[in-house]
Amino acid sequence: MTPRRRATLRDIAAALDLSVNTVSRALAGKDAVSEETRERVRREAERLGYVPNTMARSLVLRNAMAIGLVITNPSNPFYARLISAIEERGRVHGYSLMLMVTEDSVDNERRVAEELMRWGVDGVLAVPVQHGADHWDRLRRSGTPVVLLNRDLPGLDADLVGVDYYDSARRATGLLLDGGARDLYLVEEDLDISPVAERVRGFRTVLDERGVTVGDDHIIRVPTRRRESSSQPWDPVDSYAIGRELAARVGPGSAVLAGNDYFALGVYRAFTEHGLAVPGDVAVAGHGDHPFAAYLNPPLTTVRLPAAEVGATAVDRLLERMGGEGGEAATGAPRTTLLPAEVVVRASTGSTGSTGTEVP
Amino acid sequence: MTPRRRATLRDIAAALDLSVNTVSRALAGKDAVSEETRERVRREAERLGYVPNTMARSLVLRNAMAIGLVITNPSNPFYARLISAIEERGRVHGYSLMLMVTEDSVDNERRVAEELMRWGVDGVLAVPVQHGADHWDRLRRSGTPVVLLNRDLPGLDADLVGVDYYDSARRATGLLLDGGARDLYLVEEDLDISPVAERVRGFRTVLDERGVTVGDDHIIRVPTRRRESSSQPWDPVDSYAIGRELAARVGPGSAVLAGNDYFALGVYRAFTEHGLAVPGDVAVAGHGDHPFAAYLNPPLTTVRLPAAEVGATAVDRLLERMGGEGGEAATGAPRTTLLPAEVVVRASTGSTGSTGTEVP
DNA sequence: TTGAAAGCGCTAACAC
DNA sequence: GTGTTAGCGCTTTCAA
Repeated sequence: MTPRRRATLRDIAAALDLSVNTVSRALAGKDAVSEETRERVRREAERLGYVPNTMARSLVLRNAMAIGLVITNPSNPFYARLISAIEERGRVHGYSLMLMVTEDSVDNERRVAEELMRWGVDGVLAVPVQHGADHWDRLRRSGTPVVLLNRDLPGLDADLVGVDYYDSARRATGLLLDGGARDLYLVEEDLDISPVAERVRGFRTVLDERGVTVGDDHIIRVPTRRRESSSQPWDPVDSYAIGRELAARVGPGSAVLAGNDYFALGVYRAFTEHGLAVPGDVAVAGHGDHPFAAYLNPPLTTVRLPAAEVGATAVDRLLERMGGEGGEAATGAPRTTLLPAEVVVRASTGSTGSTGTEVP
Repeated sequence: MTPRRRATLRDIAAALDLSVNTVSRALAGKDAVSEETRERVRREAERLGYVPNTMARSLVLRNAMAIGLVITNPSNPFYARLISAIEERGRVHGYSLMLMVTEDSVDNERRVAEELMRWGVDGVLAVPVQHGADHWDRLRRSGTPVVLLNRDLPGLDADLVGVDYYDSARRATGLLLDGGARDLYLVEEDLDISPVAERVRGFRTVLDERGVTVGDDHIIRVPTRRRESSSQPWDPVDSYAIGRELAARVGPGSAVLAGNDYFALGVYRAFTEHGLAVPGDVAVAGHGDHPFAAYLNPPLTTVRLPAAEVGATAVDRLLERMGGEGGEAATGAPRTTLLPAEVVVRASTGSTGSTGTEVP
C-alpha cells in the first residue's frame, strides 16, 4: 500500500495554477467560476482522487454533519430496527451517525454524552437510561437539540418520540378480557422506565374500567440481567422461571400479558412443560411482534411496534430543532409524539377461535 | 435555551491572561507547565464548561479518533451483538463509531465507503455486500486499514475476522448423521456470500466422507427479501413456504440443517402443521443460537456464533493495522481469522435422547 | 471571474 | 515555564 497523503484543494490548485479558493468554489458548484475552469478543476480533482475533508469543512462551517445516536442495547430487535430507520433517514439528509451504546448504564451514558459534546454533533437521538439527566441537560444547554427515543425523561428540555404503550397495553388487556379472562397477569421488566410504567398504567386502567380486580402480585417484575449477558437481548430464562411459578397459579380464565415477546416465550415454554394449554388453560400475549412470534406454537398474539416510524419521525423532529436545510431552528416547548401500536391477534389468545394456522 | 458558543481554549486563555498554547498543554497534562498554572487552567475550564473540540484536534493530529462500522443489517441478531462488542472495544481505546447500514445493497455500500473517506476515519470494519470491491479498494489505497467482518472478499487487501462456518456446518451435519439421518437437507439464504458457500462446502464434505449421497435439490436456497422488508431480519415466511414443500418429502431418516435459526423456525412450523414430529420424523438444526432457539418446542439444536469474540478480535486487528497506541502499524499480507462456533445440542435433533427440557 | 487574507479550534516546533 | 509562530483543510469575506 502507498499510504500517501490524501489530495487536498491545495494540490488541485497547485496543479492548475489556481487559488485554493477558486477550486473550492468550483467544486462547491457556486457561481463566479467560469465553466471552463470548473471543468478543469473537476477533471483534476477526479485525476487526483480528491475527496473533501468533512472534518475541516465542519470546523469552519460549525456544523458537524453528524448526529449522535445513543442506544441502550442494539440486540433489542426494536432498537435494531430503530437504528436502521434512523441511519437511513439521516443519510438521506446528509447526516452521518455516531453510534454509542450504553447497556443501560448511567456511567456509560455520562461518558457518551461527553463524547458527543466533544464531537460537537448537530443533534442527538437517545434512548435514555432514565436515571439522572444532568449530562443531557449540559448537552442541551450547550445548544445541542436532543430527541428522546421511546423512553421519557421528565424535566429535560427535549422532545420525545415513542410508542403509545399506555394505549397498546389497554388494547392488549382489553383483548384478553374480551376473550373471557378474568385472572390477568402482567409480566414486565424490572426497570424504572416510562414504557413499563405506561403499560402498567394501561393494564390497571382497563381492569378498573371493567370492574376486574387483580392483586398487586399480578404485576410481576422480571429481573434484568442485561449487563451480565452483555449485549444480549432479553433472555427468556428469567421469565421462564417466573412462568414455572405462574404455572401453579393459572388455569382457565387466566391470561398473561408480557412486556415483550421474549418474556412471553419464556412463560409459554414453562406452561407447555407444565401441561398447560395455550390458549385453552391460559391465554398469552406479548409485545414487539418479534419475527419469531408468528411461528411459535401456537402463534403469539402480540403488539407490533412502529419502529421504522418512530425512527423516521425522531429524525424529522431533530432536523426541525436543528434548523436543517437552512430553515430556522424550531423553538418552543418540548413536544411528545407517541405513535400507535397495533395489536396482532393470533392463536395464543384464542380470541378469534383461530386454529393457529394464520401465519402472517 | 442559550445556544451560546462553546468555550474554547482561547476563552480560557483570555480569562487567565495566558497563551492558548499554555492552556492546551496544561489541559493535555504535559510537563512544562507549573502545577499552579495547571490548577488555575483546570478550574477555569471547569467554570466555563470547556469541552475539547474533537474535530479540531483530529484535523491537526491527522487522526480521526473514529472508526467506520459498515453493517448490512443491524436487525440480524448476530450483527446486533457484533455492533455492541465493537462499540465497547472501540470506546475502550478512545475510538468513536460511525455506523453505516447498507441493507445488502452495493449502491449503498459505495456511498458509505465514500462517506467514510470524507470523514477520514482511521479504519473501517465492514460486513461487505460482496459484489464489487472497487470502492473498498480505493479506501485501502488511500491508506485506510479495512477489516472484513464475517464475509470474505477475495482480492481485497484486507484482513478478515469471522466465523468458521465450514467447520460449524461439518459438525452440525455430522451430528445429524450420528443421529441416524441419511436424507439430509441444507436450507440456505439465496445470497452469493462466503458464509453460505462455506456451510455448503462443509455440508457436502462431510456427506462425501461418510459416503452419504444426496441430490443437488437437497441444497435449498431461500429467496432473500431483505430489501423490501427493509431492516427486518430474515423472515421465516420464506423458509416456511419451503418447509411446506419439504414436508411432503421428508420422513424418518430425514434431517434439515438451516443456515440460520429463522429458517429453522419456518421449517419447524411447516412440519408441525403437517403433523410431522420433530425430531421423531425429521431432525432439525439451525445456526445462530438466537435467543428463542432454546425455547421452541422442541428446543432447537443450533450453532452458537461467537459474536462478541469476532467483534473484539476485529477491533484488535484493526488497531494493529492502524498502529494505535503509538505503535507501528502492522503491515504484511492480509490475515484471516476464523473463530470456532459451538454446536448446542438440544432436543430437535434427538441426538441426546433429550426430553426437551434442558432449557439452557 | 479570480485571488488574498482571515479564521474555525487545536497542537507542535521553536524561541525566550 | 511560557509565548510566538505556523499550520491541519476548508470556506467566507472582501478586493482586484
